[in-house]
Amino acid sequence: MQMRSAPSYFSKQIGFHQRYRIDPVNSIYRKNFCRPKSTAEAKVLAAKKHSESERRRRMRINSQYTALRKILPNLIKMDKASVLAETVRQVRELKKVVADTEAACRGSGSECVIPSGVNKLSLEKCEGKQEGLVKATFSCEDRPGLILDMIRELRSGKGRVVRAEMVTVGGRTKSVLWVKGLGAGSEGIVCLKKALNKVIVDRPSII
Amino acid sequence: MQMRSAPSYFSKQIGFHQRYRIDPVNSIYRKNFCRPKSTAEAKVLAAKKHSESERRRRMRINSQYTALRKILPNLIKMDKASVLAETVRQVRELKKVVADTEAACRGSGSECVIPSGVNKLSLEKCEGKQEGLVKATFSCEDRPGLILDMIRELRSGKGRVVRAEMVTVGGRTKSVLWVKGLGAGSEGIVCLKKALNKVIVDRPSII
DNA sequence: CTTCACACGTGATAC
DNA sequence: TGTATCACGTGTGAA
Repeated sequence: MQMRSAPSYFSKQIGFHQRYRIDPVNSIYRKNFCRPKSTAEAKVLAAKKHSESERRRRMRINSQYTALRKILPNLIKMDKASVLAETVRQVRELKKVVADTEAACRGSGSECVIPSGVNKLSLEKCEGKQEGLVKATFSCEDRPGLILDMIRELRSGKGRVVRAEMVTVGGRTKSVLWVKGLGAGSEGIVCLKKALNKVIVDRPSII
Repeated sequence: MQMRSAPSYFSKQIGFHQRYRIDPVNSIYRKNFCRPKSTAEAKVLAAKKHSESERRRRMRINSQYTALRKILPNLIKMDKASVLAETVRQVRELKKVVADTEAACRGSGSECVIPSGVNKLSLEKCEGKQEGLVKATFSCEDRPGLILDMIRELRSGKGRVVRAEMVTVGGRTKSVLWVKGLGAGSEGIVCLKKALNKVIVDRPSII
């Protein structure tokens, strides 16, 4: 009849029997060592505790509803179901806006645009007169100490950063570093790649 | 002006009595003009309708919960309160992402050229829709720890850097920072200016 | 009077 | 064991 997550009905019956079955050992123990402060009294006490706990739970949930009502624009109906429905709608919309922006910026030719939603690292030799100039691009989760880690790793190698661009948006960071002095061979680049990979830690993206 | 069906109850017991008490006037009326399907019967019918309506409402709300559980990544706890709390958090974050994205895109023309030979610091409010976006530009001697000092000073204020460009040439550095969240007044900007000035002048060059 | 939305207390149940 | 969450039916006021 109803679509429930079905913790099965027959187990209800079992619960019932278990609750009222007689456990002789336990009964004797209680008679002798516990103050049988009338069962009724104990029950009403437990009930009171239970109902108060439930009230706290309701308050916790409801406070989140009021938070949602505050931060969501264009709320017409304020009842719970409508608030949740509108929340779902706006979350989907916001995600789409972010994704579209990222996509649009990616093809725009500008070097440092919007951080990617997934962790990335790429290195590229710059052609032309700039001998030994390498461009390193990476996106990752922002965190306190990210730049410090980056600096430490960069110092461990032999290149030097002559230019840098960073964009941080919503906890994601994209950086572009131009590095000189890595040497002629590929050894320096491999080293730099390893170093930067250490900086990027794998955390799940929000988007 | 409307007819209240009953004054408020003082306890469940009263409610129970109220259900089965006899109201002579009402009884006579019903006997004569209504189908005399006993009051009790009518009430149990109404109760059933009520409870089913309530179940539909619960289902409506719960279906939105399952929707939220699906579209929200990084959900650790799945209970209602946690889902709502995480929803609030992520909605706030997404809104910030969208706002910062616009700010970062605005500053995506390359601003950073060659560091000046003398120490400089200038702050500038960005016009347009980007309320509270401030561009900070400064040149100074490069040194080990410059960025660390900068980060420390930036953390002491309340703004957040959404975009940064740095160029280092021959021991001189030029940086451009786009900062959001400084507040409406000039207080935040003054604070930022003081902080960055410390970075520029405080430390004597190591070399 | 009906409908709707909400809060409440309670029993079942999961850990 | 106690301590959570959850669904349920009900009382109640507002539209």
